[in-house]
Amino acid sequence: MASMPTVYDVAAAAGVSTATVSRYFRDPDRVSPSTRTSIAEVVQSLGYVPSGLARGLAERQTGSIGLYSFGDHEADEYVQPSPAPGAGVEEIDERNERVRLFPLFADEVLRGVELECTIGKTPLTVGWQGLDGGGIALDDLARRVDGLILLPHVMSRETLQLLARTRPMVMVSEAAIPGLPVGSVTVDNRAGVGALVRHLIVAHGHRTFEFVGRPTVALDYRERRQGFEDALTEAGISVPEVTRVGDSGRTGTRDAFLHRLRERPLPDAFVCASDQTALGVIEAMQAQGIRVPTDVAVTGFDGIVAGRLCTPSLTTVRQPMETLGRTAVRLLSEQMAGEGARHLTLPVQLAVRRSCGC
Amino acid sequence: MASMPTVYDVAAAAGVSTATVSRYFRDPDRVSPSTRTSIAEVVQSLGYVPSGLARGLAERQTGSIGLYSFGDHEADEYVQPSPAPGAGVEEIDERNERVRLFPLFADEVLRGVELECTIGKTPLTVGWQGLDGGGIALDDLARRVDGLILLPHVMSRETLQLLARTRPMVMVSEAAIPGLPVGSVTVDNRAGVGALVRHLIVAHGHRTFEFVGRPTVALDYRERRQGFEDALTEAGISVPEVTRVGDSGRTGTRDAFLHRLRERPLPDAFVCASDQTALGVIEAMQAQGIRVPTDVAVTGFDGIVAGRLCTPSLTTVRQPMETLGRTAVRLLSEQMAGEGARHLTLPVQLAVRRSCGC
DNA sequence: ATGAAAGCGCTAACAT
DNA sequence: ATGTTAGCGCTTTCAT
Repeated sequence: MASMPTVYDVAAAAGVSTATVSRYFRDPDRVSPSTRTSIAEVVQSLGYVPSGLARGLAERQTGSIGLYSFGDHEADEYVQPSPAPGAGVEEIDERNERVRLFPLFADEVLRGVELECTIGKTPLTVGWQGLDGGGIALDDLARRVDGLILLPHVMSRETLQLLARTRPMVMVSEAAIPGLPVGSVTVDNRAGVGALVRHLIVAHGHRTFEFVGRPTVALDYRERRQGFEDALTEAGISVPEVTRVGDSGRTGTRDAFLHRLRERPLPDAFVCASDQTALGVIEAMQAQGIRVPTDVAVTGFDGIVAGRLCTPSLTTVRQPMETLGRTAVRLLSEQMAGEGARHLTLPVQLAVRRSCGC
Repeated sequence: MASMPTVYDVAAAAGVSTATVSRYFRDPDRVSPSTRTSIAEVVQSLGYVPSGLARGLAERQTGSIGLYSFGDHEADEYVQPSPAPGAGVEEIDERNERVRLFPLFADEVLRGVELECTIGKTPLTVGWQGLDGGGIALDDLARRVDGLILLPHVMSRETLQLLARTRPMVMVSEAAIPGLPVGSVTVDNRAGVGALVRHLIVAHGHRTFEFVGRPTVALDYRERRQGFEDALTEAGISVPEVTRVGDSGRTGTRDAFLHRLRERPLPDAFVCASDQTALGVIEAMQAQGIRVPTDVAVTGFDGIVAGRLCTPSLTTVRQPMETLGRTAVRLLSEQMAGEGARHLTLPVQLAVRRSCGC
């Protein structure tokens, strides 16, 4: 690359000062038509593009907002099947492929963020935290942007506190942190699971349930489990132990679940904390010859696309993921405009498909 | 927001020089343990985060790469259905919903780019060009990054030329531009359509075909059409006129197509230039009571998710979209490392589903 | 309408 | 191990 020309180069070549070149880009009307054209020529011939870095430094802002997401894509199940190079055009039958886990929650939220950024003409800087310590650090992203949207993450409260002091932030699907001026958008997890459980009871007459998930301190897990317990209690059904599963997505779930299957008889329904967990559960049972939903119902939570592509399709609670993203951007804009941090809870929908027996 | 503390503030409070503070962040080992802790304390209490802008300016690079994409999301069909706030948990039946156009080509490519960025620990700055002149300008994105990946766009050759002089760029699904040091990744469009047409001939015995698309100068359109014509010629079938459709995605296609339906009898098969076009065609025909694939076969090109969710599911040529994105990042990295611009063509797969009659 | 010059916050020689 | 200081490329008063 030819080393980048600067304002000085342009100014010199055009026989004007750097101030005039700067004006040419920021407010052309303040430059006389004749100098305007001569600067334009120089810009073309030099291939000059103003440095966003220097501009931002002088303006004291980057002009970009940040999204901190997670990159959970090592496993095959996240990767799009791709043909080997060289051969002709291979014919494939997707019914024999494993359902790919894309797009997931984070991808749909990103979509919403993207939408608002397009409208607001704001470039978005995305940083992904890898599972294994890969990806970039939150700080690294934070210093590049004027405001941050955080997807649920394991991150220290100190880091959060440090960053929240100097820049607007909005969390998606995380509980508001008392004392920190950080906005948040969540969904009504409890109501969602409640509606789901009532559907299983009322429409299918189920009486025995098991909640399956990876116990964490995360808001969504806690609330969904609470919704499960409340709904059962309300129906006069006793609350069973949680069936714990591993954390590495579908595979981990499947292995942990095979163990569970050997221990106790099946309930009427497995209510899973997420769609990904439910997909693992279904896979584990199909591997054992147990039929879903004939032998047992299985439900999820989230509304990811894979839940529609799998067999049987997954009855679940659908979050307005895209709206979560859009709302996060709006709340962030408010905060960047000096308004206070707000906390919003969005409604969910019950998506009745096959895995519940419907 | 408390106005941001700077290195000077930290240095002063810790009783050291700014150079030491800088070293503390960039190479802690070069700072003695005792000063290290005292700096750490000051950083915490001040809430100091280094400015990426100033750092980048001094280092002469942003440390981020850019993706210029398109934001084609005004229409309903791109938006995730979302519940009205306030009500309880609404129950939905997705079979009555229109298939949402997400994720599309650009989203899958983004996914691939994302994957490589996570591995490379590189933040990604994305800019979207809106359809109606919304979104951000390519220049705006360009000045913020060290290298650019371009999705297919309408953009002036001058802009491209200007930018390509000073920074590495890679185009996805666009023809290499002679004389410009811009890398590119494409897929084998001709082979893909060829395989598709042969499938229709061999497996289904079809003899009359029509190519449906929006004629443009874009590489993908030209190559796909060429593949269509070559395959027919090879089979001794005469090549018909192209059926032209509008440009606004599914809706535009449908309207243009209704017009077509009134004019001539149906062929055995409509070979569409893209999945989105095919979805519009199917919708138009279903609106007329024409059955797919019973009355006529319809095929697409791309392999977007909506093609699997629609009824009948869409027989199509699947591009390795994620791999396109990953490859683009790799080529860009090469160029940023000083290597030359390369041009790669990736293979495609034939995804046989229902809409061809299988 | 244009110019001169002082920052913006950090890094990286070069010194000590 | 730490400090001094000259940039990095742009914006923006304040003059003219």
